Amino acid sequence: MAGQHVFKALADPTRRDILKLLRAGSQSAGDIAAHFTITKASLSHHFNLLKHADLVRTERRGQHIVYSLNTSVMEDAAAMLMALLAPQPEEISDDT
Amino acid sequence: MAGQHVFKALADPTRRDILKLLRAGSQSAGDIAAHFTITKASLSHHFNLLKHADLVRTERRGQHIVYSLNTSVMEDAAAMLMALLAPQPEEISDDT
DNA sequence: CTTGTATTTAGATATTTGCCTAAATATCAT
DNA sequence: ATGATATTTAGGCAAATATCTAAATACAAG
Repeated sequence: MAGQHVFKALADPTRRDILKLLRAGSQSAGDIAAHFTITKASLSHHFNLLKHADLVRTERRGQHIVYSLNTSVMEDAAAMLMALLAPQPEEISDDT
Repeated sequence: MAGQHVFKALADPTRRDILKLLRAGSQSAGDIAAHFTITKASLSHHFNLLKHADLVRTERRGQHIVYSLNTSVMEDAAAMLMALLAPQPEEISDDT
């Protein structure tokens, strides 16, 4: 599970900031955009990567699209990091 | 602490594989290189990023340079991930 | 069904990244 | 010092990434 996409997604500061925002609760794309200076189009691109990594989920609510954290994947990622430093348990395969 | 450099460093599969190798114990650049198909020059570049992120430490031993894991920074990174999903404790500042 | 608001997609550009080859540096052994 | 081995640095190129503007899509409201 998890893997390359998650780490790539986490590598960008803007995307980590988006995740931080979502800790406080779900927000629409527009609400999130209000916190950044880059265009909504650029943010939409970041949303896509986060979705691809399954770090966030979306739900349409009228004209808005509401983003929310997928905490389990974040937990998995943290676990993978910890696994990365345990004396090889049994060759964990992180789909490179 | 930790921050941007760590996440960037972890974003690459080759670098994560290097870290996995080092779980088993310190190894020289050459020993590590034996596990990869890319050139030693390319690996050296990856070593640099890992060092910059403080994920690995180096020690010269004769003509060899021995790399070892800096586990505390990995732990910090995992902790930052977990922090990323806790309901904002008090606005953690991850030097973007 | 036309207009307005929210969001995404498309296409272009600049920067960054990962890889290579060739050359440089460092240490060891003679 | 000379030559051999280990590693890094420099320079260049192709692919990936982050950003933008402009256009397209989705929904809601008249």
